[in-house]
Amino acid sequence: MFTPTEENYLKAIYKLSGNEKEFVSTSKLAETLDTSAASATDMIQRLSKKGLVHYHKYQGVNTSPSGEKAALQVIRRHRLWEVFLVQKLKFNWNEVHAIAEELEHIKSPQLIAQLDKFLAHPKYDPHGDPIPDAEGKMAPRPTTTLNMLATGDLGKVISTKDSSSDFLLFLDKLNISLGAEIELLDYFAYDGTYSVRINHGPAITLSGKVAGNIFIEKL
Amino acid sequence: MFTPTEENYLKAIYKLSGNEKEFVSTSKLAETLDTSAASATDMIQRLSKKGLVHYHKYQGVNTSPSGEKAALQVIRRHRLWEVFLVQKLKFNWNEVHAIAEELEHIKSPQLIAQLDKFLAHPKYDPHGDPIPDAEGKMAPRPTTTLNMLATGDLGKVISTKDSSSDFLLFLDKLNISLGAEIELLDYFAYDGTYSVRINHGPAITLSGKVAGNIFIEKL
DNA sequence: AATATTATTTAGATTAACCTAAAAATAAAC
DNA sequence: GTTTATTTTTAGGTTAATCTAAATAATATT
Ligand SMILES: [Mn+2]
Ligand SMILES: [Mn+2]
Ligand SMILES: [Mn+2]
Ligand SMILES: [Mn+2]
Repeated sequence: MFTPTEENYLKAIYKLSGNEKEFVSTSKLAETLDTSAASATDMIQRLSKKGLVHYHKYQGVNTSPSGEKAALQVIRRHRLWEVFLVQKLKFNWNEVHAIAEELEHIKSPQLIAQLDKFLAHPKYDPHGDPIPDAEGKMAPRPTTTLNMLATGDLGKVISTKDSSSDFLLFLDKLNISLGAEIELLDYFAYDGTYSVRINHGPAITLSGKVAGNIFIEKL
Repeated sequence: MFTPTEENYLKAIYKLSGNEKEFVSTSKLAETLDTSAASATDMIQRLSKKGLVHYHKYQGVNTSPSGEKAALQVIRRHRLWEVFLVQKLKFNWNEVHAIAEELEHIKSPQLIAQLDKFLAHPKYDPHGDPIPDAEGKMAPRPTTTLNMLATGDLGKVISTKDSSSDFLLFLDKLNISLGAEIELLDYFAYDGTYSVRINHGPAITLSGKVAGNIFIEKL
């Protein structure tokens, strides 16, 4: 149906477009996919001709219904493989993205159906991101990040906004994993840092950048 | 390192070349890979320039040491994935080849190392073919097929020579799986058929073609 | 409002992987 | 040992995906 490159573009456009289905700029897309703006324009026009995206010259792109459907299938495959890699092959959560980036392009529907069954129909991937079902439906992504809590609030880590290897390794060092409870003790407006306690441990300091990349469910 | 297409060619050349490292003709290779002779020539010349094959114009190709090494890695990945698909995802042995044909091109060494561990370091794939180890060493392929037995001999099925989906499904119908014991009762020179008993069941008739595609260990 | 800067698109080229049709080499038949 | 048939290679072309450099449109600055 689609080439791996087309799938990567559709997925990137879908993700960058967000819940509001905003138009995505060529440069943002090119940067995300680590390619030139000229290449991005080229592929956007190709996808547009196939009816997979809405494109307005110089304005941006977003996915059409058929493009969104395709993107969700790729995301489903990607996240199922991530679960497999972590739960079955014992990879750390920071190691799985690059491998899943390749596995996601194997399109056998039976393969994905059997994998889903083998993994007992997981609803979330190792980074807390929801896994679309076979029809493309999935739980909504959370909206509250740690830095949005008020002083004294207690929250539970439910997913990571940034899922770069570096950030995940850093979270490992801080002993922050999915399900960890974090209590926001204090906020220092001076440098934008937060004082928190992780799993009721001692008080530590987190930067605003880190706090903004941890999705929290308020308890 | 290599593109999926290069890997497919190297694997096909290696396999067609056999134990005797015979030279493989362009037409045989093209037929195996379901492509045109012109395309095969094109790729052969490309692989030759990279030192992966020995090529003599109009005579044929076989793998060089570096090409053989690469081919064995692809075969290792292919067969490990086949084991995964059958043992873990519960595919039938006739369904796994096409999927493994894609999975084999994912080159993460850690992925294969972890998969191998997860599968408890299997030595044979679901068709009885030996799995090369990380260094490329593997058990020799068997040489005795069912039609080579003498009347009255008892043998055990250890692998299939043909691993096409059709043939494997046919074996399922006959209740012939790896490990099955087959007793050769009689041979009819008139039409080249064999009378056999499978797992000490009733006498049935097999064609010479079928008998020639079942590798046997004489008991 | 005119100018400068930045973003985006187009133009033109390259590479891998394919194809068909024609040419050349090898093998088979007479 | 010619002639014929088959196999293989070459020639020339296509498509997907990329690039750099140039042109154009949109945005920002004075
Ligand atoms: Mn990908
Ligand atoms: Mn993920
Ligand atoms: Mn393959
Ligand atoms: Mn096999």
